[in-house]
Amino acid sequence: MTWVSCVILLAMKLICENFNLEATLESGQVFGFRKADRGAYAGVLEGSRVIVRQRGRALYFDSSLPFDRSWVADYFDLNRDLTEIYRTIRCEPALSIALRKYRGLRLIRQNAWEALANFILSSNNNVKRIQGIHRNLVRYFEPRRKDGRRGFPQPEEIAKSHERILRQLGLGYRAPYLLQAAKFIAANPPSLEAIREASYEEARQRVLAFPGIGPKVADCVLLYGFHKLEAFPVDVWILRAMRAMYFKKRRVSEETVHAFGQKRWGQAAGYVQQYIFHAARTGELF
DNA sequence: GACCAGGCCGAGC
DNA sequence: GCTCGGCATGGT
Repeated sequence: MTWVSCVILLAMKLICENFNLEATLESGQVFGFRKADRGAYAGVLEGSRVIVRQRGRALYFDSSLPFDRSWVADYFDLNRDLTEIYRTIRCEPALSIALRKYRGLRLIRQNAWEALANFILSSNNNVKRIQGIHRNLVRYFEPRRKDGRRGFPQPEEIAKSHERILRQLGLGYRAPYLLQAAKFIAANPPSLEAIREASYEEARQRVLAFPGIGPKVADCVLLYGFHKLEAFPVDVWILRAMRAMYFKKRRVSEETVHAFGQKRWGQAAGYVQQYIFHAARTGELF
């Protein structure tokens, strides 16, 4: 690692409508960004250090390696017209608070492997700890690279590691799950593209085949890693919120809520879920 | 010092 | 098919 590789060299400015960087990065969909000075966020994308900040309609994207403007816009899903999704949410009185508060929250198109790995780590865990484990993985594997690449370890790197190491990095009982997923993908690189090209249902079956991935994590992987917007992850927050809003606080299963969300919101389900989740977790709904 | 967290797995009915 | 205990660990 050279000193120069740590320095941000390239600056980009994008003008974007209807975008809320803070809500997007702090809504629990991505774990690799940390808050920096003056409302900026620092992270690593495609092996490059990046610093992102928003001033009104302007999105400033600084990086150590060059990026296409279209890649950045695509990453933040800036080309999507949110009008239709907002119309869907606006019909729901219970969700109007979330929409008003977090207008401009968008679903990021994350690296598929990183999303899969991070959501294996997420089970029975909290956002702060997931961020901590993510950071531990980066700090452990980064210095062991010869190419100076930054960021989250590739499947091959973890595959060559050991469960004992992963446990030391704080993964706990999730260590063997991540190790097995890494080994499988390292040995079958096209498997991720096969998931991307498959329908939601088929992709879900493929993701569910990984150890440590159940229905909830599978939906997170499909939504955040493969941008399949009909996915509707049901975690404890979504379950509580949906019970209160649509089931008169009755006891209902995750499966029932999952089917309800997908039927009610269709291709907008993933987006609606993100607004509910963020609002519920920040105490805006109740 | 409980309780909780973007749950999943395997055992026992 | 369903229920339930166990699983690591740090934050609150």
